[in-house]
Amino acid sequence: MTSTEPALPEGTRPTRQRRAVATALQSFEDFRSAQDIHDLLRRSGDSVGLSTVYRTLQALADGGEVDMLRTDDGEALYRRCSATHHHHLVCRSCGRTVEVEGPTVERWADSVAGIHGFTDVSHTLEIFGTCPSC
Amino acid sequence: MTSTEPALPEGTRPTRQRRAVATALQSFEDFRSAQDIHDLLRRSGDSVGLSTVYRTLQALADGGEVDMLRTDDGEALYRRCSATHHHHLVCRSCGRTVEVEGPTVERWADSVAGIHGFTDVSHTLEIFGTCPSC
DNA sequence: TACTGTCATGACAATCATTGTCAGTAGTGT
DNA sequence: ACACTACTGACAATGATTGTCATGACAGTA
Repeated sequence: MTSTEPALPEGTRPTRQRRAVATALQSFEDFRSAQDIHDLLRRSGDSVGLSTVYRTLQALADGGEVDMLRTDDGEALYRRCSATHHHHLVCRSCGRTVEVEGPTVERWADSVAGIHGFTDVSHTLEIFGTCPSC
Repeated sequence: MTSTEPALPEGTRPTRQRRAVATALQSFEDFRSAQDIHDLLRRSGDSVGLSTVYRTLQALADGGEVDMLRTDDGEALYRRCSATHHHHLVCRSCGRTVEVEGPTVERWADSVAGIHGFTDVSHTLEIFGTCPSC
């Protein structure tokens, strides 16, 4: 695997902590909470303060370097992601995630919004199911 | 307008409180938080306990009588809805919401999930934009 | 190297939506 | 009227997330 680790935002300092969070994001494929990542770091010896983990994840999410989604009970989960616009197919049971693209959907969303006179359109879309191994 | 108010779940008692929540849901078109609805009821004189508001909204949401979505910061918002499967086009500025249907999208989501071997598929989709009046 | 202004960190406290508790209340059927 | 439950609501507890602020690390400069 040759995926690059999430790039730290422009104009910020590449500190040990930020690098540690970015690296940690490389170690899993599913969506994890900020607290999970904080634990992961603590266990791996690269401990980073909880506030810093939150701040870093938020910065990465704002920069489009990681994806964020919310569980049914509103908890935020993060995962590294590719740069292009995409959506997720998530296994309800094991959390395994596949990035999917859908030009059809993009067009549909824009067109529907347009019909109703909405401008500056964006959308969120997640697909859930049970993966083959579950 | 002849919309029916959200039906209370089967096997539950139609108490004053539940009726009050169901009625309150008729009084707005956008998505409101449980706390907003609690305030609304208090102001209208039909005060209902906060726990009860939460419980009732959850029951209605489980029964598909109201739609629930989450704000960026994870807060749950509720709105009465039609019975058929649909998605929302929400104004980022005023919150005005339009229910939209998209057979295309439904098919696409199922098919993409199928290709990856996922079963028991569901999805969430919201479209955001700025409405004509804003 | 020493200096300086600034950004970043992290322990801790605070916030706030949401959920749990449980004694008291109100439907429902007999 | 009675009994049996489900329902309610004041209040406490939870738990993710955010705010605070003294301390530490960086980068550029002289």
